[in-house]
Amino acid sequence: MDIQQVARRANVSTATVSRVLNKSPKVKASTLEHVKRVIAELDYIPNTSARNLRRGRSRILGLIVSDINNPFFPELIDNFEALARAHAIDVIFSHTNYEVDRLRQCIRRMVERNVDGIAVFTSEADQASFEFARARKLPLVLMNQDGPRSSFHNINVNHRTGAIEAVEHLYELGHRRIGFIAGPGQFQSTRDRRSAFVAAMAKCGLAVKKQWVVEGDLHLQGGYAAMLEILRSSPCPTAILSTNDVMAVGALQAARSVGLAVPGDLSIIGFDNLPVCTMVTPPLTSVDIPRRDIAGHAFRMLLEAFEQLHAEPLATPKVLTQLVVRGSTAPPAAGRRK
Amino acid sequence: MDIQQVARRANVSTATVSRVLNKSPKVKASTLEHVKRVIAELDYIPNTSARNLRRGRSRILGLIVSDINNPFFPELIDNFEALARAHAIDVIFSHTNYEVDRLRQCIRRMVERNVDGIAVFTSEADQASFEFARARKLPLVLMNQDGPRSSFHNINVNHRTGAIEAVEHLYELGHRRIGFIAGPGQFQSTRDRRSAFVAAMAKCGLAVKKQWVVEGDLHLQGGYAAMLEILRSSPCPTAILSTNDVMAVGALQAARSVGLAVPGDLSIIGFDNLPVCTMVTPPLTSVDIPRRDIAGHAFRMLLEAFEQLHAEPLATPKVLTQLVVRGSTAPPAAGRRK
DNA sequence: GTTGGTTTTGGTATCGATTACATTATGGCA
DNA sequence: TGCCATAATGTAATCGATACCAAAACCAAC
Repeated sequence: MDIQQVARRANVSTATVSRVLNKSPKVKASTLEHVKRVIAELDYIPNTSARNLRRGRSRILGLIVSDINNPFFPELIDNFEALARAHAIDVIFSHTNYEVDRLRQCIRRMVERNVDGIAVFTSEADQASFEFARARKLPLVLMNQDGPRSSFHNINVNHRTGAIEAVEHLYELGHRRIGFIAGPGQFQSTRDRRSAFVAAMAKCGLAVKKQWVVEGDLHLQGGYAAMLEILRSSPCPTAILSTNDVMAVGALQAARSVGLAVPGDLSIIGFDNLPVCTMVTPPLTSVDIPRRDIAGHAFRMLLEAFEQLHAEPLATPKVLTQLVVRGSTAPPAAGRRK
Repeated sequence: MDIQQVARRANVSTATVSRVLNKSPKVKASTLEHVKRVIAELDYIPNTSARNLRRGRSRILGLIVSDINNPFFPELIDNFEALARAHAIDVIFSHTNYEVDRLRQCIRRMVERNVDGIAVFTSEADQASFEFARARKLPLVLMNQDGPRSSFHNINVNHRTGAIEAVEHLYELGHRRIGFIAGPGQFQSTRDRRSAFVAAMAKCGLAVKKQWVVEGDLHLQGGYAAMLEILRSSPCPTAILSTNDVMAVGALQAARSVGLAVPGDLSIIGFDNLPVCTMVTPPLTSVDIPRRDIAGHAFRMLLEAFEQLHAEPLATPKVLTQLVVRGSTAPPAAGRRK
């Protein structure tokens, strides 16, 4: 079933059928109708490989994330894909499991597939893989990866605004001793959040104590362990900010395991604002990362890039994070000053 | 950058380069080496559109789920994609948002992309879309969609084994009054779970009371509302089985909101065994659906189908569900008989 | 009934890789 | 050395759709 059969059946040339398929304006209304009917009759679907080969474009975008099991990503993927669908673009999706080698493989495979652009939402980054894409003039959108890679399209997620709101919120509740559960240093995103915390503390005139900043593995266990370690210090912090929600939940469980009430004895704030925030008890106060906006920007940038509306790199969109207050924060036990 | 340039640079014909690319055994070792080096030098990547056009296959599989935001799916997707990667196959991914029309669109788009097969993990199903695929001899794997569609490959997930374990577990703890939070009737999966519950109750010789079976929308709110409604009955059940974990968490919150302790006053069991089970307090006892196995079967079936190892439909694999006991179940308050 | 201009349609080279078939190189042995 | 079988390589048709260019159809005006 190919375009020739349709052409034969409709008594026109393949060129005319092609014009109908591509909604070319210069087809007589009657032929248009007729050809359309034949196409429907035969249930004909054009061969995308042939089309792509000829056109040099694929109408496929690549989407790479670190870890699909991380509940941060589904909403982002969802939104990206919805936009793509609306533009009749397909999405090839892959994840790296936080490994740099896999990122390289992913990009390579997507290049083989002739994708029209790639959005890379990974915490780890690899200059070489990016160069590989650049050499092929393939549009690439990254997240918070400026600096040496600034020639790629970049989406700037400002973790500071949310971190500042979080620390100010705690400060206003009366907290002065605030700890932080950090993430592994090799990830850009966790580094960003750590420095956002430091900046926020500075802004409120609070000191960052080394023994109150402990690294976790981003999973439940890591948060649990980190919390226990922080609680071994003396004096203890009265509030904790966590690099992500999952570890915040771990921290919550750890606090409870040693008999501390949340938020009575300890306030906890997470990062990400995942659905799980409303499922735990107490519901978790968290810094929201606007995933829909991020997906939207990424898609729009790729679309514009490969439609060549802009030869120049687009302006870097800035996305602000924002505190969502729920039940895991309250005045510290000692003095309910506010 | 195409195969001709490589051929020219290596002083061989395109046929030879192609043979090298496809690991054909009849290339002299020295030429093989040489051509490989040139390919590496030029950073040449073959054009997949051309290759697919010629070969008539795409090495792309389609994967359709209802809702990527439903935490049931990520692990399944993850596993499917990992297997695909291992076989150098790409995955185009899409979701239907539970809408039948979108399912049809998804399948159509995937056919246009020349996918070699599609795995459909949706709760809703649409005969017409499936026929569309069948007419093109496109392998399709469905989940629990036998009966009239039995000519497609099907994976049979047995919800009964898990439901029976769940009800028996409650029975042994001493529960006799057991309620059920059902899901919307239009989904195959929720119907399956409901009838599994009924069967399990029968097996234990327990009656299913109408007022203890209430339908929820599969979301947190739905579970919350359904639980409140069930609690309005008198006498109340002492234990609840929920169609999914998310509603079970809603039920947990509802119980707590009216002053009931879980598991002290009310035992709760969910379905799915999502990560969130370990995050809530108390951790949720749940029926595990082996998502890895499902993904594995689906992938294997598609692979075998499109490699034509089997002209005949493959045997329908059966996947058993299993209870995972955690902290949300305990003997009923009245009599701790066990 | 021409002519000239505008629509509409058709013929065909082309995209880049694969592969059947043709051709040339290689090596073993008399 | 010469011949033949076999291994290695090359030539060119092919996959299905697109788009350039040319041809044909159409129409209006003289």
